[in-house]
Amino acid sequence: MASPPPTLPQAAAARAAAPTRRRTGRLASAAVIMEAATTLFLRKGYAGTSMDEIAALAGVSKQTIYTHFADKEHLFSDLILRNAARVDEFVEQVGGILDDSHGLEKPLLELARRYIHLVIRPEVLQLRRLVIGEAGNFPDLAGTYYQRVPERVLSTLASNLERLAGRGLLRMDDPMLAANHFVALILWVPLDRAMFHIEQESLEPGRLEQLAHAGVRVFLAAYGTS
Amino acid sequence: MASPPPTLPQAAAARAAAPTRRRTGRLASAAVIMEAATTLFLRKGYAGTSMDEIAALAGVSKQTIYTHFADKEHLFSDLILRNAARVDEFVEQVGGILDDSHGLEKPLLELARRYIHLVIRPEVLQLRRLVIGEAGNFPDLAGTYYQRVPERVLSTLASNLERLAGRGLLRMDDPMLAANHFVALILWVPLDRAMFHIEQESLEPGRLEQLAHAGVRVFLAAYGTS
DNA sequence: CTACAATAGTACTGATCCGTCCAGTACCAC
DNA sequence: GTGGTACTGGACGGATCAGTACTATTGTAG
Repeated sequence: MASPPPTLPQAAAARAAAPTRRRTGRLASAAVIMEAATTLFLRKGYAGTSMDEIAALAGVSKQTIYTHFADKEHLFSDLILRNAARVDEFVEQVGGILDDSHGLEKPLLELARRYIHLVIRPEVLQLRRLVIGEAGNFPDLAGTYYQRVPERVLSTLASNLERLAGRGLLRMDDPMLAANHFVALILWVPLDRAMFHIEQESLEPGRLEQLAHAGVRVFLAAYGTS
Repeated sequence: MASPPPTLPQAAAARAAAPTRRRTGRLASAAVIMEAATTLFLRKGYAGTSMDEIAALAGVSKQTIYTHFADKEHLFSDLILRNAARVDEFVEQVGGILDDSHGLEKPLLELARRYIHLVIRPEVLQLRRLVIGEAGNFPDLAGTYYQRVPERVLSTLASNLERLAGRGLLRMDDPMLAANHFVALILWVPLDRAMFHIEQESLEPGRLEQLAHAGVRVFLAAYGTS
C-alpha cells in the first residue's frame, strides 16, 4: 500500500513521484489537467474531446477539473493562451539574431531557419489548426491568439528591419509590410501545406534549408541595398 | 390552398416556384440539401451543425437527406469537394491573363488582384477554416482539398511562369518555388489575418490594391530580368 | 389506372456528453 | 485532535444528436 500500482493512466506519471496519491500543492493538479487537456484537444479537437477523457488522462476526478476551471470553454481558452505564450522565447531572440554584426544575409538566414523550425513543430501546427477551426465558436480567442502570436512576431520583426534600414542595410517604405513579406516568403510553403496534411511527409531538413535560402534571397533582392 | 403560406424556412424559397410542394426532379432536393448544408456547415462548423437543422433549412424531411447521402460524413465530404471545384474557373483564366502581350508587370498585377479577391471571399475563407479545422477528423478530405485547390493553382501558375521564363521575361531555377513565392507575397497578409478574424475589418479595396502592387514589385525584383 | 419511388412528418432508439451532486477519504494548518 | 480543503469515485439529470422506423401522401412512369 506504500505506492499505488503502476496501472496509472499515462500522464499521471508526472505526479507518480509524490509519496501518496495527493498532489503537493494546490496548483499541481491544475497543471496536470492542463497537460492532459492540451494533449487531447490538440489531437482530437474541441468537440471531439470529452471532459471525462481529460479527467481520465490526467488521472484526476472530473470534479477536480471543475474546481480549477469554470467549464469546458474556459479550460480551452486558458489552454490556448497558455500555449500561445511559448512564442515569447522566440520573440526575445529576434533582436539578438539580427543585431550581431555578421553582415545582413547570415542573420536573416538564421532567423528564417529558427522561425521555420519553430512553426513546423507538430504541436504548433495543431494548435494553429485548432484555433483556426474554432474561430467561429471562439472569435475573441482567435483574435487574441493572432494578436499575441503571429502579429507579435511581425511587429518585432518590423521594428528590427526598420532599424537595419536606418543603418542603410535595407531600404523600405513600410516596415510592417516588409516584415510580412519576409515571413510570407519563409513560412508560406511549409505552413500552407502543413495546415492540410496532418502527417507531414516532405519536411526533410534539406528542403527546409533550401526554402530558407530562397526566401532570404528573394527578400534581399527586393529590400537589400547592396 | 393554391400555394403554401409564406412561412416557409428561408432556403425553401428556391423551390417555392414549383406548383406544389413536390420537387420536380429526383436530384432537385439533393441540390437544396447541399445548399442548406453548405450554409450551415460554413457558419457553424461540422460538429455544430445538426442534421435536423439542415433538414429544416432545406425545407425537407430528415429522411430525405438520408435517401441522398449515406450519413453526415458523406454529406460533408461531398459538400467540401463540390465547393472546392469552384476554383476551376479561376485556374482556366490564369493562362489567358498571363498570355496577353501587355508586358509583364500588368498581367502579374491583374492576376494578383483576381487571386486576392477570389480568396478573401467570406465563403472561401470559411471553407478553408472548416477544412483546416476538420483536418484531424477528415485527413483524406483535407489532403484532397489541398491537392485540388491550392496546389492546382500553384501548378498552373508554375507552368505559366516557366513559359514566361522561356521567353526571357523572367528567370528562375525552380518554377514551382517561384509560383509559391508569388502566391505567398500576394496572399499572406490578407489570408493569414482572415484565418483568425471572422469579421474581416480592414479589407478596404485600397489596401488590397496596395498589397497586390507591393507583392508584384517584390516578386519582380527577385525574378524579373529588366 | 396502377405500381412505384420520393417525400413528409413524427416518433423513437441508442449513445454521448456537460455539469452537478454527494458520500467518503487524505492531507494540512493550528 | 479539529476544522478546512482538495480530492475520489460514482451516479445522475438534462440535453443533444445521428440514424431508423413507420405511416401517410403525392407525383410519375408504364
